[in-house]
Amino acid sequence: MCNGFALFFTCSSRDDIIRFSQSFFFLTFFILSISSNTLRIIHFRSKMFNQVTVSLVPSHDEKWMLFHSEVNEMIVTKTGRNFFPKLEYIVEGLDPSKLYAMMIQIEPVGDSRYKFSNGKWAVSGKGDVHAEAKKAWHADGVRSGKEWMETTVAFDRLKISNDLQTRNAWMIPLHSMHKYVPVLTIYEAPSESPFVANSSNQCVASVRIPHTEFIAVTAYQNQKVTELKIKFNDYAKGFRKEKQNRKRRSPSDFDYSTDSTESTSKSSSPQPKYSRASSSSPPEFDLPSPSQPINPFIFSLPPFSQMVSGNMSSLPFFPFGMPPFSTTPTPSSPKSSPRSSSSPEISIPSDSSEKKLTVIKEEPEESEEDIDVLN
DNA sequence: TCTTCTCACACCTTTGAAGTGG
DNA sequence: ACCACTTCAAAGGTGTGAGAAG
Repeated sequence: MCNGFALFFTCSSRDDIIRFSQSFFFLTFFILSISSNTLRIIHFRSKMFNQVTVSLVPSHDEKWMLFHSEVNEMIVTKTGRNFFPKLEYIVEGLDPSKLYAMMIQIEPVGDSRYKFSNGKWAVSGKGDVHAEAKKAWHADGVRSGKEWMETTVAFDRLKISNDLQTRNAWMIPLHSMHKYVPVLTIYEAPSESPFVANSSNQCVASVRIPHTEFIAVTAYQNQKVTELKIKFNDYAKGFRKEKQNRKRRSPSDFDYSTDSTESTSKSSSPQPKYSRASSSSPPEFDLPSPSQPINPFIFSLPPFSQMVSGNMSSLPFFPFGMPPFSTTPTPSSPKSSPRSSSSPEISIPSDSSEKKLTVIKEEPEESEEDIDVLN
C-alpha cells in the first residue's frame, strides 16, 4: 500500500549512503518548495522525469483551509455522511495517452484519541486500533490521462460512517474522536477496466494534503466549525442566522391547524453542473481487490507534522540542478467549479497558511484484501 | 456526573417527471 | 410530434437537541 512517505533505498555501500544523502536533500528541497495552492508530486523514473501535480479545486481548497484553521470536524453516522468541504481534485501532468485509475483512502493521523475540552482539541489517550484504510476507487474506473485532466476528480459518493462493519463500497468506516486525512492515489493501468492493482500497475502518485485533516465526530464539538458548516453548506441554510427563529418543537408543540409557515417555498431551478469526473457518475464498476504487493517500502519517513517545523524561508540548497517550482499560487483552473453566486465570501485567517506536503511515491505496496464488493 | 452516540425533526437543495406553450 | 421551459413532489442532505448508553 502506498502508505505515507517512502523512498526506495537500500543501504549496503558507501555509494548507497551518498545516494541516500542526495535523496534526503532532494526530499527536503521539494517539501519546502510547495506552492501555496498546489501540491506537487515529483515522481522519478529511471529514465524519465514526470511531474504530476495534484491540487484541490480552488473554491473547495479555500474552504478546507478555513476549516483547518479551526481544526476541521466531520460528522460520522451509521448511514454515512458526505464530506464538506468536498474532496475534488485537479490533476495535471499525467501522460495523456496512458491509462490511470484513482483511489482514495482516509488514513488515520497518529494513533491518538482526541477530546474537545476548554474550547480546543487535545489528545485524550491512545486511539482505537484501526483496520487498514478502506480503498474507494473512483467510479469512472480506468480513463486516459487526458480524460482525467480534462475534468476535476470528485469523490461525491464517498461517505464516512462510524459503522465499522459497513460493506457499502462508498462508505468509509472511521472511529469517532480520531484524526484522519484523505489520501488520493493515482495508478497507471495497463489496460481498460476492470482495474486490478498488481505488479503491472504503477502507483504514479499518492497525495495527502495536510489541511484536509479532520477529526471524525458524531456531533460537532467546536461551535466555530458548526458555524462555518452552516455558513458554507447550502444544505444547512436553514440554520443560518437570519433564519434562526426556528425552534425545535416537542410533539406537544405541534399545531396542525396553523402549521403553514414557509414550507411552501421551493427552490429555484436546479443549477447546471459543470463537467467533472464525479464519483457519482454511472455506471458503477466492480473492482477486485489488489492482488499482489507491487514493491515494499524500504524506508519510511515520519508524519508531516513532525517533519515540517515551520520555517519555509530557509530553503536548503539543492545540489542536483533540480528545476525550480513555482511558489506562486496556481491560477484558478478553468475546469474549477464556478462559485455559486450565493456563496458567502471566504476570508482565511492569516495564520492559517498551511504548508503542504509533497509525497514521493515509488512502487507501492498493495495488500491482498481490501475493497468491499461494490453494491 | 460526564462524555459520546442515536434518532426524529425542521428546513433546505437537488432531481426528475409531468405539465404547458410555441 | 418535437422542443424548451416551468412547476411540483419526492428524495436526500444539513445541523439540532433531547434522551439513551456507557
